[in-house]
Amino acid sequence: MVQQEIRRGPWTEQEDFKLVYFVTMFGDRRWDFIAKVSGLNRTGKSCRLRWVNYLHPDLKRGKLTPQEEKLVMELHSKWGNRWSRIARKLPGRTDNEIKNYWRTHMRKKKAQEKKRAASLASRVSSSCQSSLSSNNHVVDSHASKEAGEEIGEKGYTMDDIWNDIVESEENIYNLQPVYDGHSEEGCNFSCPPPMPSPSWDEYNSHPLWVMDEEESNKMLFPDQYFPCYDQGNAYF
DNA sequence: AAGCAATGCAACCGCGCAGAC
DNA sequence: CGTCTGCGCGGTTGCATTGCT
Repeated sequence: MVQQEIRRGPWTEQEDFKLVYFVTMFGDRRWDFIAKVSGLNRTGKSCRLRWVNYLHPDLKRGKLTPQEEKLVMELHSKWGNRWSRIARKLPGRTDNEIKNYWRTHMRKKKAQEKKRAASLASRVSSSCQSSLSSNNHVVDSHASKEAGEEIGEKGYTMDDIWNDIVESEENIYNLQPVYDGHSEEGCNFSCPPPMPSPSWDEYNSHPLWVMDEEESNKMLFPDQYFPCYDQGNAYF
């Protein structure tokens, strides 16, 4: 078989949808396996990252609250750049998010210090100038864009995707995921409760969920395609 | 209105660790 | 005990968006 080229770069809604589906089916552990069977042509690493940092249902969206910011400060002073460790103390926040926040924070701080130093120097050099400049004001209030609330131009949010899945509960297709919600120590959120796999018809009609016949057969009859999949139960 | 700089954030990379064999 | 494989972590990059001149 010809090895398909590994996809990189931004994820599409369809890829997200697929990933959510397969993680719901197999759990958020075997990333290489999920990467393979989902036909995403992504690495397991990439799948994991996308799930952990963006698709996980327990993730909070938007800016850190002042309380969270304070906690990050405290924990960072205690632990340094142990982002994952810090993230565990902030439910719904990821290490990546906190890391990005910290970088931004440090950048602002540095800019602030630079300004301060510059204004100090100018005051020293021109002692006659007594005007106390208000340069110290930090430009830190950004008209906050709704961080990550919307995916793509159509504004199809992850919540929408999850709603789609949850709504399809009525059409329970009798696959029981073996995965029962791992929540390892060291993960700041737990895996969502096993969701009933939606019927294929449900997805077939969904514009995001279009794939070729073989792929759809794989999903409907996984035991025929994946030796590790036995009567609706995956074993590894 | 246009161009440029700053900012925010998703995604990738490389390394190290742990478990399986 | 050494090797291999998969995963997690921290650092970094690149791009899109926003703000400023």
